[in-house]
Amino acid sequence: MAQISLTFPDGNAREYEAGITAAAVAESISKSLSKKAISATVNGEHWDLQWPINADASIAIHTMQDDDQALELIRHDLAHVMARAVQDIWPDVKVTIGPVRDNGWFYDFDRAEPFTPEDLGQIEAKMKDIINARDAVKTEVWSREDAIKFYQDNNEPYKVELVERIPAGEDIRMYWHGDWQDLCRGPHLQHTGQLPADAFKLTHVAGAYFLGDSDRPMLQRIYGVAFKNRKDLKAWEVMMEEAAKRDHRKLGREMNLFHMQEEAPGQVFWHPNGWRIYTTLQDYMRRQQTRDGYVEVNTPQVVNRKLWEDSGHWENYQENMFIVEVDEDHAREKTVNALKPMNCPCHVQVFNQGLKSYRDLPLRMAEFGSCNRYEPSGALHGIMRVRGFTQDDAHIFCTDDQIEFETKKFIEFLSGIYADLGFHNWTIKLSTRPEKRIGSEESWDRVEAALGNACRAAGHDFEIQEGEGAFYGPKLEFTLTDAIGRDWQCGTLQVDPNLPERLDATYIGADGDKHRPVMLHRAVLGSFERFIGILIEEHAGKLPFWLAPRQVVVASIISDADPYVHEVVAALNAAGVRAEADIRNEKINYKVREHSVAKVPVILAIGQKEVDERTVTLRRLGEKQTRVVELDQVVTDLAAEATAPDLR
RNA sequence: GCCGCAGUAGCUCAGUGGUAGAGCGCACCCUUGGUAAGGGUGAGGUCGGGAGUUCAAUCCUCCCCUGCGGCACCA
Repeated sequence: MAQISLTFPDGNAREYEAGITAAAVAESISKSLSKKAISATVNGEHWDLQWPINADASIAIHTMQDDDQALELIRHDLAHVMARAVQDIWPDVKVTIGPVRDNGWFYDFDRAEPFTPEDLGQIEAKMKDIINARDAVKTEVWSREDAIKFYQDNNEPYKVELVERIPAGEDIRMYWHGDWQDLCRGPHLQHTGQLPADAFKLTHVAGAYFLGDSDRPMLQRIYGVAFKNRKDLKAWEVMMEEAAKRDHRKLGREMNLFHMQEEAPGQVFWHPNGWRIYTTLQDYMRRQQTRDGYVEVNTPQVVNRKLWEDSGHWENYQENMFIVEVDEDHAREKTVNALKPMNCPCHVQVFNQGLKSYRDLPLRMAEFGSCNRYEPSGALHGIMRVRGFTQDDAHIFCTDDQIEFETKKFIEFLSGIYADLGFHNWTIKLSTRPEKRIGSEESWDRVEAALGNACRAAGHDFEIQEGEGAFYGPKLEFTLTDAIGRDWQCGTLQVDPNLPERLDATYIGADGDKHRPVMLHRAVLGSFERFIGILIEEHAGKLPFWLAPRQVVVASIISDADPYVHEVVAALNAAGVRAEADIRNEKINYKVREHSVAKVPVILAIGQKEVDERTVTLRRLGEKQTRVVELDQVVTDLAAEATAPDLR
């Protein structure tokens, strides 16, 4: 037998016989390590303890101390244990795939009857039995023919298809957890007893298409979460409760911001409180745009299909547009219009009015563009995914040579806005040429380089998403991370030479000839509706003072204080602070609780003492302590705080 | 759009084959109280919409709408 040399993390190397398993290596080090071992890393690859090592390599043996590997294995093995439990209980159920995902895993099953919540409890109990049985995990590499035959014989048609899809040259690995068999890449634990029986939970059942293909029948997906120990599972549960508390649909109702109703699905009825957030944000964005050299326009909602045919949207998105047919007098056919699903074709119409010179470029044309899209019913979600929304949209008409500078300028613009709005943690992704595309390789090379250079020049790293660009040009996506770690793609910049071509936009160059401009579609917030949803969830409803719809409540303690309460409110209002009086016949405890629940950032309490001394007692949301402040002082301070960040 | 679940007072929810209940909120009265719910009285419902079964439907069946959790989609 040939000898191989394995190098350990501490730099020491030892000789072994070729073909030794990682488990045997662990055993050679110590009995206790061999018991505790869960997997290995061999030449950077996560390695099953049962797999042989045939050549010189670096090796590290993992135990449950190694979080990354431990969580991966726990979740992955639990996916198999769950599938086994399901087939133990219902032998007719067909298994498909079950990958690790997020904080757990899912597994898709084909079963005629739906799984119920009671079923989940039963499956969990069975899983615990399997864990307690400490069943050994075994693996073998099989030939494609044997694997296909095996699954055909066992009436597992999905597995047959999965085996057929494994690329040539890749091992086809069969795994057993006890007697139960599954196709799997591995690696896995040594035995089911290494799984934590008290740190996992089946969370919910949902439909899912096999391999994500909506043309195929729907399977039933069971989701689970798992951690190393019970404490981490509890922490996850607390985190889920926290996320539920931040839900913008719940807070929107509690703070009286907006509502939705079935006569207008996917559209928002903004209440005074919510609309105050909206207009405050829009006013801020308008000031920013104006400062950054944009001109603002406004374009029609109902536009004849001809324009959408010319732009190409009719062909691709007809199904997703609201169609408005009008029966004009004596017309043989109805006139067919569509509510605009986007603003760009209309912006080109504005651009096309009058001759444009190269001296007009770059032309930055902005619109708070109200759009309507007939989104699939299942896609709707609160105010985050709606059918009627307003984009902070703009199109920059420019020459090829101006793309890089305009992109850099835009990134700096966006960066300042995100900072003002309290988002400091965001990333850029650059999506490059897809397989199906138009335009020359040279022009793709040039534009992709321009976007990359612009990011660097603006001082930002970016990640490349290979092949994810539009068919006509590359794009940048700006994704921000919120207070509880969720990512939201908001900003975008998309290079588009196609639409100016289709809609025949031209400018006269320095050479006196007509030229084609390029359009940069760009947005910072995305849509006001969605962004406000994100803001609500980011702050758990406790919006920064300048954005808070209700900023101050001045609450009386005794009714003799009422005149002074009104005076305080008037002084604050005059200084640009949104303040209101609460002189109801209620105790101060009651008022404090009510306004705290409603997330009013500042409560000013007024009793006899304040009236006599011309002060207020100020209490901030979430703080227990109060402090007494002179009236003039509180007006000055709160007025400063109420000023938008760009005006301070 | 697909799979599953749900829809009862403004909100959160209980309930029944014989046309409904709680808490909070709301209105009125008492209370003038010093920082997260003072007390009393009262109003408020086509039980999501339509059809069917039944002597009788909020309850059972079917269809539709809307919402929720995913999947698919997101110009």
